[in-house]
Amino acid sequence: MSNVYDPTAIEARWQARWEAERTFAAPNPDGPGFDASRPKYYVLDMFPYPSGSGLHVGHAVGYIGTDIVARKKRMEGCNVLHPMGWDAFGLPAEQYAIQTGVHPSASTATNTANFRRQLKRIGLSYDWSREVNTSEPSYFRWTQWIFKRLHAQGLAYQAEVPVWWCEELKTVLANEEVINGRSERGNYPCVRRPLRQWMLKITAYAERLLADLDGLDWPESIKIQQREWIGKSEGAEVEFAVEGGAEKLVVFTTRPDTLWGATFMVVAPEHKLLARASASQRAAVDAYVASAASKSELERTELAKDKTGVFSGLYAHNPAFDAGDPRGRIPIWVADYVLISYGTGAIMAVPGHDERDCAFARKFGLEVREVVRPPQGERGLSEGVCFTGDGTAVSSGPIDGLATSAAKAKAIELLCARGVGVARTTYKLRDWLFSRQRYWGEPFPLVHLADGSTVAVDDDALPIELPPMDDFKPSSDGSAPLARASAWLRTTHRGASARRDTDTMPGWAGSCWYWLRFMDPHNASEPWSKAAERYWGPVDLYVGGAAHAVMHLLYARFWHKVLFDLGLVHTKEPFQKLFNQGLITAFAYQDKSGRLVASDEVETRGNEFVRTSSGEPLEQIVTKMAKSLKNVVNPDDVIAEYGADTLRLYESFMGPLADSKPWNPRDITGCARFVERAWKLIVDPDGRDPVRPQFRVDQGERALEGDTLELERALHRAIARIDDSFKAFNFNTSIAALMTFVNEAYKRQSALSRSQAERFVLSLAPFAPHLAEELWSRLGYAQSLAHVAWPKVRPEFLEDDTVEIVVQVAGKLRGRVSVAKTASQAEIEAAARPSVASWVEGKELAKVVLVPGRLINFIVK
RNA sequence: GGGGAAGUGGCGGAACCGGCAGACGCAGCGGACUUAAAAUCCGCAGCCCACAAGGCGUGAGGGUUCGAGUCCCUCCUUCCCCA
Repeated sequence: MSNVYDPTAIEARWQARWEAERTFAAPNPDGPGFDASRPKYYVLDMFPYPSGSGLHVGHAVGYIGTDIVARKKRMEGCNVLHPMGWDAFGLPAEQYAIQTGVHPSASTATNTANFRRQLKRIGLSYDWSREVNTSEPSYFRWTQWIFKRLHAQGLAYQAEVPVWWCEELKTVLANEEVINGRSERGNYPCVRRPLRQWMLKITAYAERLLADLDGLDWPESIKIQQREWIGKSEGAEVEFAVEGGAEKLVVFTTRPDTLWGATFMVVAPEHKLLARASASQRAAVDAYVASAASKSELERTELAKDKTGVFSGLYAHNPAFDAGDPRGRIPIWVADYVLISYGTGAIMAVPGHDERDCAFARKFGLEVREVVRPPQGERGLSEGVCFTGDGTAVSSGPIDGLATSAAKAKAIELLCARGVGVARTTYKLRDWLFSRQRYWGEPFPLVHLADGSTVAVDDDALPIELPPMDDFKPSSDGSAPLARASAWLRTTHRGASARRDTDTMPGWAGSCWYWLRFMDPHNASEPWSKAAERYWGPVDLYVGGAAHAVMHLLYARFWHKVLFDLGLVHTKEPFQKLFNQGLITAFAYQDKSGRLVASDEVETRGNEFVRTSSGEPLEQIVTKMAKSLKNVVNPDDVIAEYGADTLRLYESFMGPLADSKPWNPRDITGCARFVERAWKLIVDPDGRDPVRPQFRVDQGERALEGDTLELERALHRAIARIDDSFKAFNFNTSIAALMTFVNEAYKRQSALSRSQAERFVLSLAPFAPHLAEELWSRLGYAQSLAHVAWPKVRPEFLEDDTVEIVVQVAGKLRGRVSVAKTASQAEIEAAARPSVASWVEGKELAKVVLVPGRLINFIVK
């Protein structure tokens, strides 16, 4: 047996053993080996989209974090569910197929194999028997099955919604494929055009999605973002009669108290009322509508931008005034700062008390009326300032003199009484556009019948698989590629001929329930068993990037709540605790023109960075790791050079898991040295025994005194710091504590006992598992340490007999004294005085502040 | 435009409830070992000042306090996300 530390051999050996012995397999309640006496712990990573470029060290940092948690929880006696899988449907694979001809299922298989290999090399303790892949029929069968339930609940419907259409490319484009109204590919003009799409009625769950956030152990920042996104606002819906027609213009306002100040109305360019625009304004309105169609919502709502708009020639009547009162006759304009998709697509404009209305009124010379007087000391309309806060109602007839909140209530009351308004709560959240005219996604489990109806297929017809195709391009008429799979398209439903729906679900679909499938991944008769869900749910810890703060987490919560209502899950929320890992950034290099230079073409000369080939000076910048920035670090390379344990330690040692932090290859050596030192603490590299003689079993334990007692204290301090680091996931302090212990142990090598060596190895295990397993086995244990009890901290070893007290005079550090832990204030004062005599001399002592165990402060005048 | 996070040595970071700022590591310097170098081991190390004494120090400015990296106000900068 060689006693030289050889990470390549050690890591391969332990990874093979873990796999062969199914060390991390988590039995379900009905499975063999299940121990009901242990508490459960479900720790989940946001599963990756298996991209062609593979995993980089930035992805790995979160996985290493959850692995550390999973491993410690196992040692603490929990049944740990720690699975991994693939979010494998999506646009990139399809785009790649269009470019290269490689079928998405083929590239997905290649990519997942590569990801799996990379993750295994890092030594992550996943239960690989639970691996799932959202693009496999055995998985998406159940995605379709759940969609059927949503459909049956009336939560899925079809609607005409505006989507980006590129005439040049003859295709529908996703939001992210359109930049400034032009296609990302080819830079062709795009317009928003209504197309029939599947929608999910997430708005029906808005209130619960908002309210249930309160009970979750999530970062406050994420909760804020979700609340913001849901955007609850309370106000009133008000009807305005339109002159010369029977239909009403309905608007929503959060400020019904300002109704008396509504001097005009604005409708969105898509509003159907515009069909009635007056003959004289017809041409202007049509031209305006056409130009608005090419703008994104961002451009349209940009506050800084100049407001644009056109008068429609129509007038409405403000219901605050009696019929015939000239103050109630107000013009209707069309402007693109009003969005058809938000609210009713029309607003009452109160230029005195709304910034955007004010800007619009000033530009087009419309009337501005003050109806809210600001509180004392604040500037209002009379000072030329648009006041949008709360104040007192004025020039508003029946609500004059009321404070804003009372004025709102009274205004709603009046509107209700007259039958022209009603109290109303609205949400910014909109229904979820759930269909794509693309190939690589879940087909809808729906068929269209000859009578024009659309029905769900029977459960036993699931899964609806994708037809094999070679050409995935969207069709020139905007229809999906599946519409060309004519054989696939024609089917029967309960004997009648039927036509399949040709849309596919969006990339988010598969990730809306995967944590449930992990609980029971091979169930062929249901998506998961009740027993499995009741045992494992909810996820105890969910870790992923803050990038998914809103979309994924909101969609996933929505599906979970629907499943809860159907009695399919027993918790209202899927993820009890959420944690966001920070971004790993990296150095990138730019030449004078700002062009990026790949890191491997750069060398360091003193403090300068130059291009190796030309010697041209370069600037070092720090940015996120991305292929396009040529600064991606592949974990395979780090493992090849240092081993997986060093990689894991460095990723953890860089800083708190939540922080964004720069990858610096120079720093890795510190962790590599630590691993080597830890090894040599237990193993004599020049010897022949598996461990140093002092750790042999027959050597017996030594008494806890002298250096051995000091080491005992050092060990307890280290383990206490490690335990503490799991609260905030700042494992950097764990590693520092382990390093400190090793440094202490080197100074007192001969005093280190076998028991201490064992506990050190166990405390190292979550962070550097291969090294720990190897040392554990050398210490004579045949079994893996994965389920061995985590060492306990005993408080009596955390304190010394004496404490060092800092002595301050007037808050400034002037000395320090060592006193017994049990010393009284008088004793400490007496001990401290001599060390600061010269500072206190001749001055009047005003006060003495004592912080027990820490400091004493003499306040002098 | 909206939202979020963060500013501490040359670098990554530490500092629990307001109590020794800079743990641990990198880079640096010195020593031991070595024919020599590397590796390893042991030390030193915030800045100013010739040293000491002392002073100054947590993005900037102000406040609260015996005492502020930490709490409160104003401002600046950087990063991330959404539309």
